Amino acid sequence: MRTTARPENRHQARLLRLLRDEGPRSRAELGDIVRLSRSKLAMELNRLIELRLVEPAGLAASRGGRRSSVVRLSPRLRFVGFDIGATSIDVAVTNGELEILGHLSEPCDVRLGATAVLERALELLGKLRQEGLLPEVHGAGIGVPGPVSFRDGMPVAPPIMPGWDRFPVRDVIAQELGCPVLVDNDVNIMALGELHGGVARSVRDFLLVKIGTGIGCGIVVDGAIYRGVSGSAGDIGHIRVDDDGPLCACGNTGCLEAYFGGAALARDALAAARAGRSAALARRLAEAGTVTAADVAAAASSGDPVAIGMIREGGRRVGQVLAGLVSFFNPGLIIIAGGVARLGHTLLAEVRSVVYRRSPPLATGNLPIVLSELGDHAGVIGATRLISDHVFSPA
Amino acid sequence: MRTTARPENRHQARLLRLLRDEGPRSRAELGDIVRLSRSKLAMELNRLIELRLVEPAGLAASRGGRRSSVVRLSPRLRFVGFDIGATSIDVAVTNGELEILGHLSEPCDVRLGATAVLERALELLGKLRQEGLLPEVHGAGIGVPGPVSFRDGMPVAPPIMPGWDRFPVRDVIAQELGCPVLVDNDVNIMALGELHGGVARSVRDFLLVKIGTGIGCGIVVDGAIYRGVSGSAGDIGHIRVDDDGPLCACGNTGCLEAYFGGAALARDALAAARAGRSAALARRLAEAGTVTAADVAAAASSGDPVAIGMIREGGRRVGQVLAGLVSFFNPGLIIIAGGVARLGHTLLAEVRSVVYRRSPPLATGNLPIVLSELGDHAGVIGATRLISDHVFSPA
DNA sequence: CTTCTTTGTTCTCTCAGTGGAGAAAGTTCC
DNA sequence: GGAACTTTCTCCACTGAGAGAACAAAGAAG
Repeated sequence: MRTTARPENRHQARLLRLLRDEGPRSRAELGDIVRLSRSKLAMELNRLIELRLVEPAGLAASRGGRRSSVVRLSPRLRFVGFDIGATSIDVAVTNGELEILGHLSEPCDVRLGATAVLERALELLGKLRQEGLLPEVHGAGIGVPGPVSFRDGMPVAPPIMPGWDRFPVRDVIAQELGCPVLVDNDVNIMALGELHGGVARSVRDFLLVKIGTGIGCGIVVDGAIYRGVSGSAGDIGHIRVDDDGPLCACGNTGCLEAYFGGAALARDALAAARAGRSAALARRLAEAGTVTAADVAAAASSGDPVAIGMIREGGRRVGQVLAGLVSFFNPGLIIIAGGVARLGHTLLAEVRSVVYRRSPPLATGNLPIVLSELGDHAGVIGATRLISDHVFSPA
Repeated sequence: MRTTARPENRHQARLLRLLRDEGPRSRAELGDIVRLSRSKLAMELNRLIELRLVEPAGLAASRGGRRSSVVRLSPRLRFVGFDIGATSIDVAVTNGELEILGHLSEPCDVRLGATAVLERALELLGKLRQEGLLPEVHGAGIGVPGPVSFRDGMPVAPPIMPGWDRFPVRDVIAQELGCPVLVDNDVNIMALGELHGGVARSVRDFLLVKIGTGIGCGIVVDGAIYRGVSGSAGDIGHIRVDDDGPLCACGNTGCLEAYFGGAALARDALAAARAGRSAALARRLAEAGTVTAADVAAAASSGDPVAIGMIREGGRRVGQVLAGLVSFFNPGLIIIAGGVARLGHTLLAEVRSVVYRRSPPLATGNLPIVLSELGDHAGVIGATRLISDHVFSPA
């Protein structure tokens, strides 16, 4: 497969990102935004058309003079986003504007190992390809549920992903697809997703907290992902919330994740079901032989008081940790995402209550705490945003 | 006073910063570093010499050919750093390389209000001026012990500084000195100090934790201060370390500062002295009628077991908070500074022990936790670094 | 003393980018 | 319908940043 076209300079890169984020625009509008002379602008746009990254899209309605000619990103452009979760795979194909054209999702245990999971992900992409969704792949982004060396494009020392440590995910997929590929933590790509097309569109510094099998936090500083010196920034699941709490898989006691991670929720739910404290959970246990975090979510939605109590308690713990992080980081927004976020306002109310009470007024004065807007799509959209930022930059 | 000269473009700014950080250099060396053609370099250097920001400094020894001509920052250049503490004022005058030429320090209660304190600070600067240390002031940086709106150059809602709220510190001092002035939080300028000439010289992302009257944290991301959306980032003194801890001045219970801030230490020391648990502290109480945090420090240095126990306990609490922040932020270095830091290794050992035990291995694998290298000078040097970064940038 | 090396200076060439002068294509008013 | 005005696009000459060659200056090595 031939190597995909890339912008030749910062002006071309800027124009591509503008067309990606704002959609088709007339040459005159572009000129007003990028502040280039009309001659220079025409030159760069014509070059982008030659490169087949951009194409003319007819004439706009007149605004009192000659009709302006509109350009848009080539409609053949495709980006691919993979969101590898602990228990699922999501694959999406987008156009250049990062609008989802096709999306497949299926359960898959990440513990099957890198080779098996990535093969399955590529099979899903193959289905989308058969639907004719992939005329040209210009790049792919991949999110994985654990620490990533972004530079090397591989997981490092992931706690829940046996067989993935230092597996060259980026290079293997790049080889397979013949296009640029980037790999990042799943929480980071969700944050990028919300930054691109979700609640965080106009915020420069914010946090995205994902509560799922694990608990993690994407950190955005000045519109870019902050990864820390060894790529483990945002790993808040093992922050201590209590001295003498339950034992965590990491070996310490009282970790946030040991209170409110997927495993902890399932553990508490099983106890409640066995003790007969919750009729809804006991019924699930009898039916399915076991209860999971998802059952707690379902029971809570249907009004089960014990399940609601568990969500409240968890929200309080998350709020305690976030209160500290708000004092420290003073973000402009906090987004709650992940499976548990479907619980919505019960959880949100508890988190808000603790954070607004425990953090300094200056930091909470203008701090929205909201649910993810993109939901299940945040990850895959963020993955395409990650790679498109890369592809739409000078080579 | 005429307005001070500023570089005219990014090349000149880069050259000035280089001469500031690396000292005098030959034109040939500068050319190698900034990667400009010799003609362009000569043009910019000559312009800087015309502006009296740079001057020739003779010829270097030959390296096998024509001797190269050395340039240096003008030795008449002066920056002023003010470090307003809760209980003290520090003023320093530096040359262009930010080397301290004169330094005065005196106790001063910040609660006297902005006008009185700043007047006193200017009097101290006047003494240094009388010693002939101020041929030309090119800029002044000011650190104050509370939240600052960096953009507006004034404190906002400071908890311990009555009479300072929204007082236009920057503009008042700029008017007085007739030069560019910037105001920032005292912890931020200490972090800049260590970044410029201390332990953090080669680190891009780090934290500086100051333990004094209050407890605060300077956050450096990619070599620049991170201030958060409302300028209150790093305000870690009121992070909760225990549910049922002592009441804090902020109204909550269990704040870090309520355990280990200056007031908390004095409170515990008084209790220990009254109860007769510590002979050293009881003696101080009898002599002076009261005991302070500084007395605890002195008693601990002289081996008093109760005082040492208090330091250990405090170190443990600080370590608990830092463990969470390390998980979240994954810094490359943590610097402990402030009055209590004089306690050195007792405190450090405790903090290290907790952080290394409670944070993920990936984040602590290569994380030095060290004492401030510049000590009392970190603040004033950081203040001059803050303003010199500003002055040595294109107008 | 000649030759080689390093440094500094002068001059010319290249190239990105600007801004003005048409040309094209439309609207509005009489 | 035509004149006058607008808006947009294209062509072209001009400007300024910067590179690089050529030359001059100053010292080292033989």
